[in-house]
Amino acid sequence: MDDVEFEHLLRSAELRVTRPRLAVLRAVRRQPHADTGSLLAAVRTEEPTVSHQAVYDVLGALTDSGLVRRIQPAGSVARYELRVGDNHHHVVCRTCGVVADVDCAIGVRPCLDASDTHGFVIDEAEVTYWGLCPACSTSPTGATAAP
Amino acid sequence: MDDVEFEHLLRSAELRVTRPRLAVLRAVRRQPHADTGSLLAAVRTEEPTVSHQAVYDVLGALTDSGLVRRIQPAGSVARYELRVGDNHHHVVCRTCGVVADVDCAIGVRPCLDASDTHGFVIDEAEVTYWGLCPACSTSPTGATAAP
DNA sequence: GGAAAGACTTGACTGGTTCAAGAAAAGGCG
DNA sequence: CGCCTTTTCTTGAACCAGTCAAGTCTTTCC
Repeated sequence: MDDVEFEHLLRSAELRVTRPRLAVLRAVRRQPHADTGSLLAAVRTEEPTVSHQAVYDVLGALTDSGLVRRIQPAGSVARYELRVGDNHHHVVCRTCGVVADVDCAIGVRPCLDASDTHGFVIDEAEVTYWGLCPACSTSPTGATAAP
Repeated sequence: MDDVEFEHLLRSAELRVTRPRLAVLRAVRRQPHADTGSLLAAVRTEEPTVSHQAVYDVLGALTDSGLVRRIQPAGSVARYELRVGDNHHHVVCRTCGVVADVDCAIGVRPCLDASDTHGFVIDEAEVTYWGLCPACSTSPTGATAAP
């Protein structure tokens, strides 16, 4: 997925094509599951003048239009990934907080059929797996500090 | 579940029995899925001198020892419920943020078998359903403001 | 090329949560 | 029962991701 494709993505979402937006998209592609701070740093390596606020605005706009997906495991700040349209979920390491993608074994829309929804109209079932990443499960103290 | 039972719970977790802790447990029982601010207010109706920090400390201690469960849907502050030991999940209203309990139809530990866990050692699968609560799905503007 | 709508910069601010130091009280023991 | 140790609570300040607001710049359309 190159810049031309990102341009098409933005236009198809009726969003203007700007340098900050392209830089954010490249950053999210380069660093899946990164938080806003990391993405800001990544963006500034190519566009040093982009502001803090711009990255928040861009990520908000991209999330609202479905080009990017925001995930936010309990105890973590917001993280972002390029939306690929599939139905995947996430594993989160309890020690270092690292996130990885997981396809659910049960089906395309796992667990969407809750037994009693109390009258709620449900449109999504989000699954988060919790555990230890390979590094933290072998090292007794954990591999790295939580982010 | 009365105060005597709460006392036993605390002692079995090797926690000292204090007025603030009993008040927090009563507040969580009275208001399931309440956030820390609401619980602080609820606690102060019976124990007006309990500090802000004490409620955070108590909720942390109760969560660490498994007497209380902390949930934190994306975009929400931390919420708490009395742990009942079962395997239940939550529906969250996208408009007003209200939370309700849901039993998963698929089984006791739904979706725990992910297809490829990337070497993670998984100990929990958390399911969050997203949608609209009965009030917000009928009212076009939503029933109440998000908390 | 010019106008209008949208996007970005700057700078201040909010609010949930945490940190730190000292005072208070719970529980064990003689 | 009353002392001692440990845990817990109070007080007060600080932190930081995220948001708000006002003004400037840029993209896009004509």
